[in-house]
Amino acid sequence: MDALDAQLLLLLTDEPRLGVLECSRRLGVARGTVQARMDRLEGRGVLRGFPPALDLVAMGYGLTAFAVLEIAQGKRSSVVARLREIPEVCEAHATTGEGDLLVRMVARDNDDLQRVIDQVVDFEWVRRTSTSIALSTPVEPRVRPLLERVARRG
Amino acid sequence: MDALDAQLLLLLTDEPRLGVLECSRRLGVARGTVQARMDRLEGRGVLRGFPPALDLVAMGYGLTAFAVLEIAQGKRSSVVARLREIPEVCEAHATTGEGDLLVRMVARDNDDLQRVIDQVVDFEWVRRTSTSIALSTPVEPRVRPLLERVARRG
DNA sequence: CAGCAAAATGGGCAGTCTGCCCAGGAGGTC
DNA sequence: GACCTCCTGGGCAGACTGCCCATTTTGCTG
Repeated sequence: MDALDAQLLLLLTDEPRLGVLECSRRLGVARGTVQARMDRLEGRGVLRGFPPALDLVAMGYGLTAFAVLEIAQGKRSSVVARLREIPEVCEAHATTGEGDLLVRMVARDNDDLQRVIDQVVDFEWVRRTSTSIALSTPVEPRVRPLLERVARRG
Repeated sequence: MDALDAQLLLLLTDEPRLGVLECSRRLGVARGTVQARMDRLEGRGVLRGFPPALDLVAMGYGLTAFAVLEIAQGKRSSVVARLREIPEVCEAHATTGEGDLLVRMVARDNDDLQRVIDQVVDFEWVRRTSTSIALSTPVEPRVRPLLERVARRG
C-alpha cells in the first residue's frame, strides 16, 4: 500500500464508476499501471470488490438499534446461529467487556423493531441484554480518512 | 421496490462487476428495463453507488473496538466534531439508553489501539466511557437477507 | 558501480458494453 | 374506447476493457 494505491482507492471511493482509463488520466499514470495496481490490491485482499451501497432508510428500514447480549457459558455459537437467521440482524461482533455480543439490527417502524428485538433477545441462552436505539449517525461509516493519510505520505 | 428490483440488487450484491447487459440476461428481461430500474433505484436514493469495499484487516488495521461514551449535557456536537477528526473513528451513532454515543474505531495493534482510545476518551466533555474490543465478527455486515425477502415475494 | 528484476510507459487490436434512440405491444385506469 | 406507463427488441456511434508487446525507469543486490 503506497501513496499511489491509496490515491487510487480514494479516487474510486469518491467516484466508483470511474473506469481504469479515466483513473489513469486523473492520476497521471499509464493505464497498465492502474490495472496492475488494482489487480494487486484485489489479489492481496485489500480491495474486495464494488458491492452496491444500499440506503436502508430509503428501503424503508428507518430504524437502527444496537443490542448488547450477555451469553451463557459456551453457548455463543448457538446464539449466533440463531441471529444469522434473522434478516434484520445486519451485523454482530463478539466483544470483550460487559457484554459478549454486540448486535446491530434494523426495522421498518417501532412495532417492527419491537418484533425484531424480541426475536434477538428472547432466547434461552441469552442472560442479560441492553438495547439502544440509534437516534442519528453523526459519523457515517467511513474509511476515507485512513486512506488520506496513506495517500499523503507515501 | 418490487421483486425485480430486489433480484437485481441481489445479483449486483453477489457479482458487482456485472454490466447492465449481463444483468438483463440473467434476469431474463430487456436491457432497457434493467437500465430503467437502476436509474429509478438510484433516483430514489436506494442505490447509492458502488463504492470500493476495502478490507481493513488486509490494510493492516486488524483491531476493532467499540466505545460507549456518556456526554455532558448539550456537548455532543463538540465531541462529535472532535471524533470526526480522528481517522481511526470509522463510525459513530447517537443512541438512547445508558450511553449517548456508540463509536466504532480501528487500530493497527495494541499500542495503536491504546493511542486511539485515549484520543477518543480523554476529552473534557466525556463523562464516562466503556470500551470493548471486537474479538471476532460472527455476522459480517450484510443486507442480503432483507433483499432476499423482497425478491421472493413480489 | 555494474547488473538485474520488477514496475511503469505508450501504443495497438478485437470484442464488448454503454448511452441513447425509436416503434410496437402488454396491462391497468378513467 | 382512449390513455398512460412500463417492458420489449432492435439499431447506432462512441468508448472502454482485457490482452499483448517492446522499451524505458526505478530500485535493489552483489
